[in-house]
Amino acid sequence: MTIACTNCPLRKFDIFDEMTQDELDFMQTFKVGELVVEPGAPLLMEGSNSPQLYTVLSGLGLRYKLTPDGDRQVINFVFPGDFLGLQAGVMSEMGHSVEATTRMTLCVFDRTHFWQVYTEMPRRAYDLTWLAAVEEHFLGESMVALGRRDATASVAWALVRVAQRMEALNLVTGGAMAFPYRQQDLADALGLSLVHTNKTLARLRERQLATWSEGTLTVHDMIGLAEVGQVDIESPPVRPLM
Amino acid sequence: MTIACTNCPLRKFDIFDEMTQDELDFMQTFKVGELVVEPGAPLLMEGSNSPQLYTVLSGLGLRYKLTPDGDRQVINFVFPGDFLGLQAGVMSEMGHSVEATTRMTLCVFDRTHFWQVYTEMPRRAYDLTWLAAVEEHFLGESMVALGRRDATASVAWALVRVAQRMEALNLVTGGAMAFPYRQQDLADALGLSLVHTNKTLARLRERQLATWSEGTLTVHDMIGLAEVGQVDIESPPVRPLM
DNA sequence: CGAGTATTTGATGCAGTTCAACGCTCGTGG
DNA sequence: CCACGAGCGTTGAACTGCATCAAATACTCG
Repeated sequence: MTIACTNCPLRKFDIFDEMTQDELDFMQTFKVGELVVEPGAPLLMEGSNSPQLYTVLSGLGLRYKLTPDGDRQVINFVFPGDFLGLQAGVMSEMGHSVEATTRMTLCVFDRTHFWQVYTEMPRRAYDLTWLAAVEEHFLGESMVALGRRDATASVAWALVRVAQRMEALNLVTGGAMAFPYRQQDLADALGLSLVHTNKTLARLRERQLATWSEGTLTVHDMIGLAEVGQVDIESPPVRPLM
Repeated sequence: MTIACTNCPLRKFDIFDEMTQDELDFMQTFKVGELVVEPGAPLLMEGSNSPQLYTVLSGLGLRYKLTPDGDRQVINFVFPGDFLGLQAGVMSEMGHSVEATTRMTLCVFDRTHFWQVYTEMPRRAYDLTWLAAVEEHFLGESMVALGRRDATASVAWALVRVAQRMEALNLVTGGAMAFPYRQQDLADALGLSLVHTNKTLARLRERQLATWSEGTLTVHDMIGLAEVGQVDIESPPVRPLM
């Protein structure tokens, strides 16, 4: 027995748009089921044309691209509420791969009905565009981190963004949150080497800004960290939930 | 007197999706007019909420973000056929600024009718999502260039992508095309310093791969250039024209 | 207990930044 | 008509942030 959209555990968070009963019912007709995957499981592959689209109900993942010579660029971290597979839905090819980092629960939609959203529920179609636009917005910010910030600022930026998103999902307790990635993942996200990422994290720790060890990230001084990372302190925008 | 959508000079290029007469008529009802701007003119500002959306009819521009300390990250180059302002249309804030590099002619749409696209012409709404998704796709690729490639590969990648887009617009003659940006623009797009960009371009020139001087880019050896830049040689995907 | 994975730390080298200077072109004003 | 300055491209030299190499520690798990 799967969760009805009406009872979706994510709906209670302020970060997600309200939905009318009509919209909930409509989404329900799309929902094929739920999928639970183990850490490391591939969800979507770059270049593939997945028949399924997902909304993350719980757990964390990674979006990434591999280069011909084996390097990996992490595009971003995947959080609950994220919608996966939009690129495959609209173009018919993913521009990146997605894999689970922790165990994840996913709400599964059938891609063959994708077009119906546009013909039958314009409001939801608008939301899909919105999601793509937010992603574009975020990647623009990431490009600034990669292209124009030094390692310290870059790492600080990433940690702030993560903390903000976690906060919006109520996953932060007294500055601490589960962040079960490897340092290599962060390094690959910021275009840094593992070694330098490690040393940069150590410096942020010494400066009493943030500590990340054993899968737990603790932000000791959000103001200071945001300053180092040149980030505005603001909660993430309210976003649609598919 | 403005150009009717039916006679839009861009439609003849294979890179753009076919449109039905219905769609053309519909777009026509949106079109407010045409705008001609001079080089350097700002078109959209980061953080602003533009009342207008544009399709580029001719000319070239730049999307970019500025950092608090005055650095600039160029997000990408703007070509004819590009749709500007989608982020402002759907969220209500641009994530980056856009300015004209050459004189540009723009087809102007009124943002207040944006929502009508979703209620009245689902096919076009779908195209909007498509545009946002392609942009996301491209930015993912850019992140690989910034994060995981050295300067030589990065520059080669950018030149190949530019050449491919120019080719699709029939703006290439015997490997040569107008490319009226400054080296600083390319440097800001790739997260490199001006000096190093200059030296990297010089090396690509010596290697007989590509020459860019006096506003003209000439690709001497596309195969070789694509190899250095680790790019697949393929024409850009067919895209919707708004 | 040994193999595999992740974090940490030190040492060395280089790709790319920064600084500085020069040449060219073009527009402007005296 | 020439002088001057601004913008852009080019080149050399010195410096440095980060990558790379190497190795030790700590865990987990079969």
